[in-house]
Amino acid sequence: MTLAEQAYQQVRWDIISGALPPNQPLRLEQLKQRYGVGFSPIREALNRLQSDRLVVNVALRGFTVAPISIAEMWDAIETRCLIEGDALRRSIEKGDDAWEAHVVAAYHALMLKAKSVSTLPRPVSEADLRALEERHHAFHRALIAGCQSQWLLDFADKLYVETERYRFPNLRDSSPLPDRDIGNEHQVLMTTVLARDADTATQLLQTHYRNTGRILADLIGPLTAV
Amino acid sequence: MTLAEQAYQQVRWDIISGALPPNQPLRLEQLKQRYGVGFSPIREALNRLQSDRLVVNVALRGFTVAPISIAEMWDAIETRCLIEGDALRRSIEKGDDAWEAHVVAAYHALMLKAKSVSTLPRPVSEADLRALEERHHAFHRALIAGCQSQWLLDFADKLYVETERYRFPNLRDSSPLPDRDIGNEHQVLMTTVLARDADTATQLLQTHYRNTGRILADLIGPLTAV
DNA sequence: CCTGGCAATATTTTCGAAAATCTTTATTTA
DNA sequence: TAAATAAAGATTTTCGAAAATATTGCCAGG
Repeated sequence: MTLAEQAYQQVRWDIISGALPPNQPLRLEQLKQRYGVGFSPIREALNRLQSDRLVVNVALRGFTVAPISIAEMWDAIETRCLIEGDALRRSIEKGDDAWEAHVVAAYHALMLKAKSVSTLPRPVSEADLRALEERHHAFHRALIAGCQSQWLLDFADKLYVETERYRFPNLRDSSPLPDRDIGNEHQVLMTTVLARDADTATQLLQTHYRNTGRILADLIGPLTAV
Repeated sequence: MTLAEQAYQQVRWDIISGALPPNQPLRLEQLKQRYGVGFSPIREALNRLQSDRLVVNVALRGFTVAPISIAEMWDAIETRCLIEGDALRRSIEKGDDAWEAHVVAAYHALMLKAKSVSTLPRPVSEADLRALEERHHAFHRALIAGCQSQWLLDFADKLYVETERYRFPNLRDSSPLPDRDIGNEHQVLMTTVLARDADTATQLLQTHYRNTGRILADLIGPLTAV
C-alpha cells in the first residue's frame, strides 16, 4: 500500500471519529508531522477526501475539515434512504445464495463483536470501537450488495461515511438508550430481508435510519444551538 | 485557478470527449508534456478523476482511462433515473420563483446555442460542441436545482458526466436521428415541470434518458461486439 | 524450444526546496 | 484616530530530482 493510501485512511478515520473536529484547519506542515509522511501523500489524501466531502478546500487557502450541521445530516440520511431503499429492493429481488450467505455472515460477525465490546470496561478503546464500526458498515453493505449496481453501492458507501460523522462521536459519549435495542432492529431487518419481503424490509431500513437521525438531532441540536 | 484545477478540467474533458479513449494508459511523463505542467498538478487531477470514476488506478502501476461498457452505461442511466427522478419531484414541490426563472433561462440558452450550432457547417468545432454540451448540462441541472439536497445534486452531476461519455462521442459521429426531436422533448419536459405536474415530468425525464440509452446501446453494441 | 532468473529500463511514488500567493503586522498619511 | 500601503512572515502550490517499484529483454539451463 502506498503512503498516500495510508494517509487517506488515517485522516479519514480521524475525521469520522472526531479527532479532527469539523471546521478544523488542516495545515500541511502539521499533518506532515502527525502522519510522518511528506507533502505529496498528504495532498493526495486531502484531494481524495475532498471528493468524499469530508474536507473542503479553497484554492491557495488550504484545507479544512468539512463542517457538519443538522440540516446536512438530514440531507445525508434522506438521500441514504432513497439510495439504500432502492438498492435493498433490488438485492432482495436479484440476490443469489452467495449474497444471502454474506448477509448472514456479516450479521453474525457484527453480533459477536457487539457482544464482546459490551462486556468490556468503559471507556472502550479506540481500536475496539473502530473494529465494531467496521463490522457495522460491513453488515449494512452486505444487505445491499446484491443490487448489481456499482453506482448505488458507491453512493451508499459515501453516505454511510458521512452519516457516521454524526453517529460515531455520540456512540462514545452517550450510554446506549434503554428504549432502543439496535441488535434487535438489525436481526428483524435481516430476517425480513432473508424472507424476501422487500416492502417491509425497505420500511424497516428507512425507519432505522430516521430514528437514528431523530436521536442524534436531539443530542447534537442543543450543543450547536449554544 | 491553480494548475491542478486546470489540469483536472482539461483531462476530464478529454476523457468525456473521447480524445483520451477508454482503457488508455495515462503515463505521467506524457501527460506532463501534453498539458504543460509538472507532476504534482497532474497527479492531483488524476486523483480527483479517480473519485469521479473517470480513471482507474492500480497502486504503483499507474492510471488508465476508465473502461466503458453497455452494462455500465445502463447502471449509470438507471441510477440517474432514480436520483434525478426524486430530485425533480422535490424541485417541483419545493422550487420557488427563482428556481423557475433559472429553468426558463437555462432552456432558452440551450435552445439558442442548439439553433446556432445547427446552422454551422460540418464538422462542428470542438469548442462549439463543448459550449452546447455545457448548456445542455446546465439545463438538466437547473431542472433539479430546487430539490434542496446537495447530495442529490452531487450524485446527479457525477452521473451526468458518466453518461456523457457514452452520448458525446456519438453526437459527433452520427447525424441527428430523424425520428427524434430532442429540442421538442426538452420543451415538453420544461412545460410539464413549470406546470408542477411531478408524476408526468418524472416519467418524461426517465423516458428521455432510457430512450437515449437504447439508441446509444444500438450504436455502441455492434462496435464492441467485434 | 521453452522456462526461470537476472540485469537493464521504464514508470510511479515520494521528498524537500523554490516559487507563488495569502495573511499579518508595522508604518505612513489624511 | 482611521484608512491605506508596504514589508515580513506563514502557507500553499509547483517543480525536478531521488527512491521505490514494476516491466522488459536477455541469457543460461533444462
